[in-house]
Amino acid sequence: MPPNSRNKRPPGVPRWGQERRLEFIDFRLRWERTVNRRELVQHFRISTQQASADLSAYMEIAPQNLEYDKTLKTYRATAKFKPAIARGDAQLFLDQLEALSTGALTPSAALIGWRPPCDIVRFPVRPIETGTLLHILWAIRDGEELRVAYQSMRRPAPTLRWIAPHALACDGLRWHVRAWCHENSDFRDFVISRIQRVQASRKASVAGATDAWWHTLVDVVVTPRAGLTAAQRVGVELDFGMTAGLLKISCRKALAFYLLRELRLDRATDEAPTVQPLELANRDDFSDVFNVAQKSPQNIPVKFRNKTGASP
Amino acid sequence: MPPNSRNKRPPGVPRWGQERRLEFIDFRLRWERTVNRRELVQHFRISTQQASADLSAYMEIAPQNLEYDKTLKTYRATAKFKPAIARGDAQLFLDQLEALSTGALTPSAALIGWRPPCDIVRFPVRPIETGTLLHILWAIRDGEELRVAYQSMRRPAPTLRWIAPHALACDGLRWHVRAWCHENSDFRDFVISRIQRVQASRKASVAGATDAWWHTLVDVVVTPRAGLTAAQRVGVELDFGMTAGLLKISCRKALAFYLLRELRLDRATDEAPTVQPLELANRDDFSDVFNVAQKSPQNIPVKFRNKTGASP
DNA sequence: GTGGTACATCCAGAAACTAGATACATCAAT
DNA sequence: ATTGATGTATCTAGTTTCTGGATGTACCAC
Repeated sequence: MPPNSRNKRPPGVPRWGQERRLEFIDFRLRWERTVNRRELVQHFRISTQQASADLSAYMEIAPQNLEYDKTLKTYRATAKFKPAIARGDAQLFLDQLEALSTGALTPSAALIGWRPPCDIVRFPVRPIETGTLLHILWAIRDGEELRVAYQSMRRPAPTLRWIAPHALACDGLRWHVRAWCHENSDFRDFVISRIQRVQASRKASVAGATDAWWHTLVDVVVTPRAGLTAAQRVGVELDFGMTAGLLKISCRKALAFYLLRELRLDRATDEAPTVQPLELANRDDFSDVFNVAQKSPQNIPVKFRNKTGASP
Repeated sequence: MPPNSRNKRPPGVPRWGQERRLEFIDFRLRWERTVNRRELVQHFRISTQQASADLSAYMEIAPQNLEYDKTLKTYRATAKFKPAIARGDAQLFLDQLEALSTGALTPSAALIGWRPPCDIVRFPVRPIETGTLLHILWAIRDGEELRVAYQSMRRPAPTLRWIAPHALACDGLRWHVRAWCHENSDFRDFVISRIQRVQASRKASVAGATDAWWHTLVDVVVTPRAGLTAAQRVGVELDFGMTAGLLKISCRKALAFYLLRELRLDRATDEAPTVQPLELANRDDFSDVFNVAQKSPQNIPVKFRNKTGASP
């Protein structure tokens, strides 16, 4: 008869709600240099008393982080402010900013208060149907395969096929689902927004573990291109964080083509080195990748011309 | 002596914490079809009693949404589940997934429980210094200009200049700050990761409102390219959500070049229509955009050759 | 000065939450 | 078939958190 310890909550740790409020204070101090009691009251819909208490609690944790400015009637981060709840760098802030601009995140769920004028260039794509994504997720989780109507680029109307999804991937522009295709008897990527309907599902007959290209990692090695001035080389090396004039990016073989496309290394260029400053050092490692990309039904087929001119 | 009503919290609305927990239940039911009491206990560090109470509360709000499966020992979404707290579509889920993969979001802050195998191709860039971004944000908010050491692509070492930032922008690959440049006496974009240091600040002398290209909207009009088969045309039109064979994307003039670059319309192509299926219908509207992009110090200069062969 | 605002704090009471106990159903192992 | 483990619900008592109401202070604008 051990006392029923399953009902208890972990001791010592502050409550979840209070932790969120302290995090809020910390975040605002860091990014906006100020916090108000009023901001707490509005964001969390608590009373002013509670907000005062939270500010006191934060001051106990990190007394050197803030001071009350009686003139501005607000708390200000001091010069020696150090994030106390931490979590998050510039990228997190920008991600939240992006999510707020697109409406993916509501102001009540975000920590950002003041937002700078901001705009984001997005590749225009058909949006993904929520229902479609749900079916795909459940299929991956439960080991099912789906009968989908897929709008390929080759045909005017969608065609039906069975696919056995096992992973999601984003190529930088669109989200894909990696799946075994029963029509073609191979693993390939399907652009999720091109899936028009999910018609049926059944137990999957192919395991994702057998998708060799997905589980193989390859290195994409890029260097500054020949023909750049010394100064330009340095600029390129800094810009991409190269070491010794080389940048090695590890990448799933199944996704290598997308990475190369994003780097604009998917096709040979006849442009000046200043236009395309990068060069693929190990292009030979990717001949099969380019070959597959050419005939893949969901990619726009790519006519690849490499330096030696070998191309069908 | 009006009773002190400023201390009260808004009546009627549930507390913030409880709302978050109901949202959690709703989200999990929608995306994973199941919720456990245990998941609530672990995520919010509450007692099992409270978790039971929350599940009861959710059942009062949306009784037809869930039922307890005694065999699986879990709550399951019913067939007629309808999100009750709503907020969020497929894109939100994918955004959270991406944030989780990159570590921008911690599992304790996200609502996603089970994650599919997932990978994301990212353009390799130098990360942004948090301190740099902070200075830029504060400068925008407080109307200051900054003395920055900027690593341009043209020179091997960073150069100092005064800039007056007024907005942020993401071009799809990198984050920029839009600012008046005192060295060149014009508004232009600076890649934030290329800002090495912020040395000083002072009151800004140029207002962001005078940045004409930022505040001018232009339409980028794209069509399927000539040379595609009828079937391919349909595919392209569907893929980009075109209406009547046209897609009009409204865009700040200052960002138009990036959009065109993302669409790979920034340079004329000699490739087959299947490689680049899009065509810019109003290319003439962008001659000045391309001209500026050519000599902009922070972009890799672009040698633009348009259809009529006009190029310096 | 006077009034308004944003903060802090005290106290009593309400609401939320926890602790401990009991009960029930299911399943897996003995 | 019994037993134990697990996951759930619910009851009561007690604690913690939070609110409501009141009071006080500092600052600013008028």
